[in-house]
Amino acid sequence: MHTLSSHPRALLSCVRIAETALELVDRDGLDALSMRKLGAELGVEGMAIYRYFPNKAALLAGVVEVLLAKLVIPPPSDVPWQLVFRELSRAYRALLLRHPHAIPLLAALPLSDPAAAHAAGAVMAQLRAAGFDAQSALKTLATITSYVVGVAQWEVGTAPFRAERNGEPFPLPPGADPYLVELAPQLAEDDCEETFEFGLDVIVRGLETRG
Amino acid sequence: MHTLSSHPRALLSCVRIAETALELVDRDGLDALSMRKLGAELGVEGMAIYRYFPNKAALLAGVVEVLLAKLVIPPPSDVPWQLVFRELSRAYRALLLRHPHAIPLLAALPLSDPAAAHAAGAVMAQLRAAGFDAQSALKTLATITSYVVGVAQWEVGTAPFRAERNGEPFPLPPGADPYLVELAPQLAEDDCEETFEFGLDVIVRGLETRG
DNA sequence: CCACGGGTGTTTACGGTGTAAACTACGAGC
DNA sequence: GCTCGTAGTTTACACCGTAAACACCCGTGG
Repeated sequence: MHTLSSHPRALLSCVRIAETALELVDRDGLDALSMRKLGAELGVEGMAIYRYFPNKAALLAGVVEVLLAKLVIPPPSDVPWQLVFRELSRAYRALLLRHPHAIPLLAALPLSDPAAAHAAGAVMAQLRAAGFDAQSALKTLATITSYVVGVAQWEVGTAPFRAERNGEPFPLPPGADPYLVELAPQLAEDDCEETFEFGLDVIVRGLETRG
Repeated sequence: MHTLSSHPRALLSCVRIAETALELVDRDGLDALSMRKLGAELGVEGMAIYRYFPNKAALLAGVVEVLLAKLVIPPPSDVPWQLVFRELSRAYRALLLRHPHAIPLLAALPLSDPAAAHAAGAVMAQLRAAGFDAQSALKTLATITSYVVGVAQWEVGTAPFRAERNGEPFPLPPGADPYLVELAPQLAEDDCEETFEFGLDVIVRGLETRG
């Protein structure tokens, strides 16, 4: 995200650019985000953005920062950790589903990204306070983020395949695999929320029986 | 993947193109794959590829097909399902780690992709044979693929952050978050294989206590 | 044997991309 | 009022995906 311009006459700012970029991604998809289109959306020439971000990767990192800022991670408390854990997982999932086109940005998130590192640190602080040692806390964090992001990707990826209104027979490609036709009705009926909670239960129970 | 050319004089073929594309992705990364470079690698002009794939998306689907073909999913047997489940998970993980740059291709995989649908069907057949009803089999499949893909992405994404040789203090960016410095030594020590097996155990135990 | 037709790879071209470099315009400080 | 730093513009370049027209070459039918 870099630095904020302290000059009041500036039309642009890192946050405004990144937020508009996110809007554009949400509206038209990740591939549709280009410097020129973003510039146009901001009422400015595309090149102007380079005064605020050195390149597109930095811009995308800025978008990630905007996204992760929407995740409020409470400080450690004496609420049972299972509850906090479930709520954090659901909050992250909700964030991803609110920005489905941005999921790939958050999926490959390296910890060299400061926003990611900060969020990771905050969650680990929660877990450490609940009695997890540092090693387990990290493993647990890796497990749950992997699961949440993975499910969101699956959900979004299979969404066009799911019926618009639940429970329709939905169209199969003509040369469909026999395996697939057997699988098809389940896909139409499948409730993603329920699937997510299923896996979340599994993980929480697994963690409980560990330590 | 489309159709195979039956013409013997053809230099190109769908499989050869897709396999070379995968090599290129493995070597130089996903973004470095362009039609022209791929053509050059094949000793041919880039446009020639369009005789075999209608567009780049189809080419990438071909790469996915090549990748998934490496996954042999055995037919149902009377081996305990937990064992099969673990081995399938490990095999998928191994495939992903062997082609880290291709992970995004497999992460967003919609089931409209025939290769994905076929693999999904084969795994579900395994689970169904082990006594899972169709609905649970699908949920279980979603859970485990989400987890495996997510962990692989985490691992690859944090890899540049991990020390080359295990257990070094490794470089932190100068303005590092206080949360992060606390987290840093764990990151250096973390064993991904162990983390993966940890989550896999959790999931298997969770599934056992369910059904 | 020869002409043909179709499949294979090439050439050219177009609009879009990220971004480097030079440029213009304006607002604040001496 | 001159200067200087900054915001935004303009121009330019290499590269991208891909549409269209083209050249070639081989198996086949006459």
